[in-house]
Amino acid sequence: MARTRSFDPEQVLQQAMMLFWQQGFERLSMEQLVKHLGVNRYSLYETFGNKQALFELSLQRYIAVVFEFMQMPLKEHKGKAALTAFCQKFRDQLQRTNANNGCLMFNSLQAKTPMSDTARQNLHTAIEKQQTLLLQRIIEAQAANEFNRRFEPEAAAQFIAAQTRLLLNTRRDQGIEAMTTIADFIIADIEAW
Amino acid sequence: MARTRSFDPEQVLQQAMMLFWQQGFERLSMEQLVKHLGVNRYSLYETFGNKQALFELSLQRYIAVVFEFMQMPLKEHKGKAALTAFCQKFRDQLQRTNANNGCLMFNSLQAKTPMSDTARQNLHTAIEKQQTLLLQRIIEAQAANEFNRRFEPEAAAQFIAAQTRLLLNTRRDQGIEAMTTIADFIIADIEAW
DNA sequence: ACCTTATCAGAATGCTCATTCTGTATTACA
DNA sequence: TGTAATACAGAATGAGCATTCTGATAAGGT
Repeated sequence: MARTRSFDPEQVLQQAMMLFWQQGFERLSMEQLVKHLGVNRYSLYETFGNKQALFELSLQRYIAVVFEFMQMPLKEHKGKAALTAFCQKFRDQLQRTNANNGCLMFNSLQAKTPMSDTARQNLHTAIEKQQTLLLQRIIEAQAANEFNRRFEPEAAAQFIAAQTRLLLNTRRDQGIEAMTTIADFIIADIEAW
Repeated sequence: MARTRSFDPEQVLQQAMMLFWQQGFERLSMEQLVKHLGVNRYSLYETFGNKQALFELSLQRYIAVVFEFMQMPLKEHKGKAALTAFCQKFRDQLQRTNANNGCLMFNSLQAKTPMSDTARQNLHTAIEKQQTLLLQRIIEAQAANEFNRRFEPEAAAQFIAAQTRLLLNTRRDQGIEAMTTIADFIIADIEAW
């Protein structure tokens, strides 16, 4: 019947996500999106709605792909092994080239990016799910006497989550060595308990 | 000869700093500045240059007033006492009402706010000065056997500086209790050594 | 080959913003 | 008291942005 789309929406969304990750919602203009995605301006609006909708889809994809990937260790292991593997993964990711953008999720919260209520809800439930996972692993580790029992599990979970946020949000120009050192501190702390 | 200024540039600058601190460079418009400062638009340009110049002056004032104030403990004490007093001060500041804006300096770096080379230079020297102070106090504390000697002083200084940044940059809506708990973790860590 | 429908390129719209301009009001000093 | 210089209020300018429109182009299905 009609002309077929010359681009794959999934691929375009992936690239849009990377651009939003690198530049943030405000800094990234539709001009740049059109230019870098290689897709016609009007086609973008037809396919995704508008800039905010495209951002929210990117955020959703980030949560499903990047954020979930980062906490696989918490699902694959139990107790202290899960915690150290989790921190180790953050430490390793810092060495990668595209890891100097911080976290799209926390960056967007900090920048107060405009978001629909449902998008904001998804964001917070994802964060809470991570917190719950951490909590479970800490409780396991304490039960196995692999983790200092004097700390409240909730506080310790918040502490570790905050540390990972710190690692992600610290820019490379502040010294990548510093960041891996911090990761080592945390790992050493967990190991020491 | 001529009409006198009806406002005090110092007071206006102080208020501008607070506004930039609350909202950031991009979000804060000249419209808002004119409205909240109660000063004529053209008078602002006459007195301070333009928006970026006004921001840089605000940043300079922040460094001189707020940032310096926060590290007084590092200058007034020595060794471990300085470190715990420093962390304690951050912990106390978190309880205050206006402490939920993060740090103007690190927020601006993160948001990639446009800045002249000299402004950026001032920012970095201020940060380095803090780092140096921390380093000196850690070296003293290690010499007095008040601080775990197995840690490299530079790494430990970077660690503590990163923690304070984390405390300041974590928004109140993520739970103030969580943040004070984290501060307590750090203090307990230093105390334990 | 033809028609339907989608894509495309670029111009047009309307908004917000920083900055500048214009004319008026005000005040210190001679 | 008059005058020169400055503050002031509000309009005007021009750039950048998201979004929409227009007319042309392209490709499937019949």
